[in-house]
Amino acid sequence: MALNKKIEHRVIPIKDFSSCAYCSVRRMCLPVSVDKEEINIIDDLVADRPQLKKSDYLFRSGDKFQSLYALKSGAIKTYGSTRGGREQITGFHFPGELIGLDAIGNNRHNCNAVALEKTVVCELPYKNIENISLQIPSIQQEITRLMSLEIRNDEEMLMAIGSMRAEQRVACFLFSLYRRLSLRSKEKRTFRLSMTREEIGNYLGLSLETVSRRMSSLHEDGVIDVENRLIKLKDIDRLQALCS
Amino acid sequence: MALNKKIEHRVIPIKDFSSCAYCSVRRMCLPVSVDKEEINIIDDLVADRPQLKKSDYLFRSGDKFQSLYALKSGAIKTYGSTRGGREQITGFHFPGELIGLDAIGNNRHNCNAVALEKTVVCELPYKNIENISLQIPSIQQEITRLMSLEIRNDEEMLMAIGSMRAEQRVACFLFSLYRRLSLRSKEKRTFRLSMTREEIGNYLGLSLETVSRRMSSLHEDGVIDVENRLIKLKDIDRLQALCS
DNA sequence: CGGGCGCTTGAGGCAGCTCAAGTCGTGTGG
DNA sequence: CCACACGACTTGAGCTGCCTCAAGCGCCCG
Repeated sequence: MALNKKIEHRVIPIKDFSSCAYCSVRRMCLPVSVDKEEINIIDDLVADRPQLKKSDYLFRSGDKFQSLYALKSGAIKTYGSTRGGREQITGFHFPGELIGLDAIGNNRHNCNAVALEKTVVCELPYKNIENISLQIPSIQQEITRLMSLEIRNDEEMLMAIGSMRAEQRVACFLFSLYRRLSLRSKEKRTFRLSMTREEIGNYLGLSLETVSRRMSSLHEDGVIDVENRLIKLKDIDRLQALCS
Repeated sequence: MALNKKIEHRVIPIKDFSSCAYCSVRRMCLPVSVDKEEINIIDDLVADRPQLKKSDYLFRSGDKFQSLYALKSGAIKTYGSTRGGREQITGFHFPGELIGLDAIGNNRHNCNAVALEKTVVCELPYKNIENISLQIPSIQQEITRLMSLEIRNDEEMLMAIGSMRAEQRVACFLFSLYRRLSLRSKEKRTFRLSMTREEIGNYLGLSLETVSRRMSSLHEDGVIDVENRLIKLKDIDRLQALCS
């Protein structure tokens, strides 16, 4: 404990590098025009930047809705429980993405959010957002835009899952990760999966064995390299073609 | 034509019964507190109330996004096209529901919306909504709430489709119709499907034959009565139980 | 009244599930 | 730092639920 304290003191910088101004995903998170004035306003929005370990919960289904969360680093999965007790994953979330939008409607979280690895999020109390929206309409517009995009995403996912064969689903999933992980910096043809085969299968409506088999066959076909959780996309065009 | 004109003249009332004040789905559509003042404001939001025949398009994928549409009567399906050219239905929409929310994000419609039967919608130009939101924050909150609910709906659907067997999906679909059609007035245990078996199958990720078979077996089990498109729910508890 | 579309029902095949066994990688405790 | 143990993953074999193909019925609309 004493040691921890010491380290904490050492790493707290003069400038607060946790501030939005230094955030690497700033452009994606709430990308209002980025002048210094507004960055400070957004910084004021942020109540806290909790650090989560793997398996820590950000919130649970049924919790009162208080805040949206912007993912700064790491990865989060959200899942609900069917009445049958089965756990169903509804989404994976990566840096720059906003979590909790589906809770605004009834003031209560409808899903559980849990960290898949060491993760930092920015907590944005919804009260603050509402207040500031009144002053800066562009913030509200941005929230609206993000929600709209989420609807679109979910609907694309719906289209995909209902009608695609297993290989297509897996290809689609990998391509989606590629697109989203590439947004925040340079193109990322190589990345580490933060979720298990079982979680992917759960999300895609496949068994973990089928996920494994289809990844193996994509490997054999030279579309990707797979080494445990490390994925390298070798032929992105072909991968994308498989998604249609 | 002459006849039509004559009838039109006859049915136009002194009071405008098409106004929101007389709308049967008013409570659901944009349910801000319903004093006379605000009803008039919402009425001003509405640019037009086009009547669609079966198979008429409300908008097409790629169209510039101008307006949201509130469904007054009838039924609408929305669908997208996969790159493979297949048509994939993303949703069915009923009176009181708002269509077009997924287009706000990129100012362009991402799906086609087509009437399944004679349908009346209220056209709400988004510019108007944005302007009025600045004066009446509750309108903006309401839009946000509706979007959030749509996200939640889509995610529930995702959970359903990925992991459910055919019979569960069909049961779930019928139960969803039951809930949504019952919202606007009294409970509706009997209703007419406005879509074909093929459209249901497309939406649920099943073949039309499987939809037909599973509806037959729900019939045999005494859960529902099926007579062509007329559905009567005989054992709602059991139907709901099948959804879990 | 006739034609066509929507629907039902049957038969056969295959994709993906389940069950099972074995390997590998990772994290933990000695 | 090493060894062990468990969880994650791969691969195989057999089974089953859903799809496809096909035929026939019936309702609705022209």
